[in-house]
Amino acid sequence: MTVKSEQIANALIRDILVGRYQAGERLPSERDLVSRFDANRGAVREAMAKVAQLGLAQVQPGGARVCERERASLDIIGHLLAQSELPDPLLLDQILTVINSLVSLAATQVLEHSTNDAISETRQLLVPLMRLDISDSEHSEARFALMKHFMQASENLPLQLICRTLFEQFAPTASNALADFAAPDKERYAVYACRLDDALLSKDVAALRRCFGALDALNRETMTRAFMLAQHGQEAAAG
Amino acid sequence: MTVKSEQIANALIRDILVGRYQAGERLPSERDLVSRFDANRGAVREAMAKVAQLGLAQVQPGGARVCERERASLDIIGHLLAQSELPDPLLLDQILTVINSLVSLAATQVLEHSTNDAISETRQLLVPLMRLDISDSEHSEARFALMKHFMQASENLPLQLICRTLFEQFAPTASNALADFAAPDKERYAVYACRLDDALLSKDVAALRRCFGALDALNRETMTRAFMLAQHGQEAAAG
DNA sequence: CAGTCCAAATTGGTCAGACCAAGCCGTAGA
DNA sequence: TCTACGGCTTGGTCTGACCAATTTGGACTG
Repeated sequence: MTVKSEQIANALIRDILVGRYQAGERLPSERDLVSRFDANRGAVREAMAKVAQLGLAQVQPGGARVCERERASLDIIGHLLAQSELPDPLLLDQILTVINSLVSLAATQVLEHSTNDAISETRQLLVPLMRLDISDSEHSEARFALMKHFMQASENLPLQLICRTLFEQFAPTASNALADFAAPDKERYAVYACRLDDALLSKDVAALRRCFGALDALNRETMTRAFMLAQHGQEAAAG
Repeated sequence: MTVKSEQIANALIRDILVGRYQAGERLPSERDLVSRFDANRGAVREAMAKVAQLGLAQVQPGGARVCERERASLDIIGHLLAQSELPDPLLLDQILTVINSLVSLAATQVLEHSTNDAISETRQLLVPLMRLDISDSEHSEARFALMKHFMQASENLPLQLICRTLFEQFAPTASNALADFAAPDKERYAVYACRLDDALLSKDVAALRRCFGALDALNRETMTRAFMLAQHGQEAAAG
């Protein structure tokens, strides 16, 4: 079993995110939580500190108050996705959009500042994506490797932090709930990989961005399809 | 005087960010920190928990180890900016780029999904930016209001969280160290505001994105100029 | 001498009970 | 009715202790 203060924190986070405690409402006092969770006040305090640092509550002498979800930290995304067995498809779609936009930004910066050697190194990563005879898992690995490469090469720390944070929260959901149903359309990916290759070769920033726009749509389609399949699977298992 | 656990946390964060503790190194034990900061172990633990949640350290039974900066939370940006009297200009530039890219994404989504009414409401926010006779502070307020509007209208939670987090960490630096030197080129802003207005009116996504690209460059120029002026002022004060 | 294994010391995680100062609330007084 | 006061609750800190996991160093073995 994991750490107790973490259990308490997760329970509180869940309660807040699920709406059991509305924004502006007062959270139970530390001493109340002590009895509810049968824990020591130190553990409860650490849990409260965690909740507070997530931006979900504001703790002051006199009591802790719940904050609006919009004022929270980016780290709540993972908790939101894990709230139910199947993640919120709208949220997934939004995450994909943001990630893609940021990777596109990174790629643009790489294209504008990199040497030819660095660019040809990047193009190497596109090779596996042009093939149609690799497995689904190899395909996603190749996509992730490409993303990671752009992020690192961008040398933009905020960009790296955001993407890694988003991705780390998105990944567990994707691999647990949806991995079995995510079948990438390798042919279309191959087409876009070729276009990306051309854009890199000719240093055409506009083409690069268009390509990422298309990839965004494709990624989201793939995810949507995987979600619907997973949902049907779940309903079949339940019914 | 602020909370003690927070003081300890900030001191530790600063030490890590400044490189006093290298990545992979072991942090002092909680009991050592107790004597160093003349505090209770509970307070030290809360500080360590905060550092750990920032992703700057990984704490396990046996000891806490420092993590690489790239694996940290987005919330370290504020600490990085506040590290010295004048913020790192490269980091500022990167932050501006990311924010602009995200606002551009938000605006794109708004343009694609909004009704005509909502768009004309957006256009109202452009009016003050087309004027040349408003004060610098009113000008920045108008820019921020526009940004905020796009973010809210996008209804994309991750996007909102990222932008708010970035902005809240960027704002104090901007208003403390640079505000006195930030003189926006209102004429150019007015030109871009007009173009943005046209793009919104004609629902031209490509023009919208071009416009945000130009605004990004302008924002960064403004910030760079403010930074150099602030630097000169600081040197003059010192010498 | 090198490698392995075990036990003691160290470290984080938790617990119990206590005190203080700052906010909260109900009541008494104007 | 409104205000001011006092008690109560609440968070922040402290002391001291125990447990379990890890680390570490030395003893033992090849």
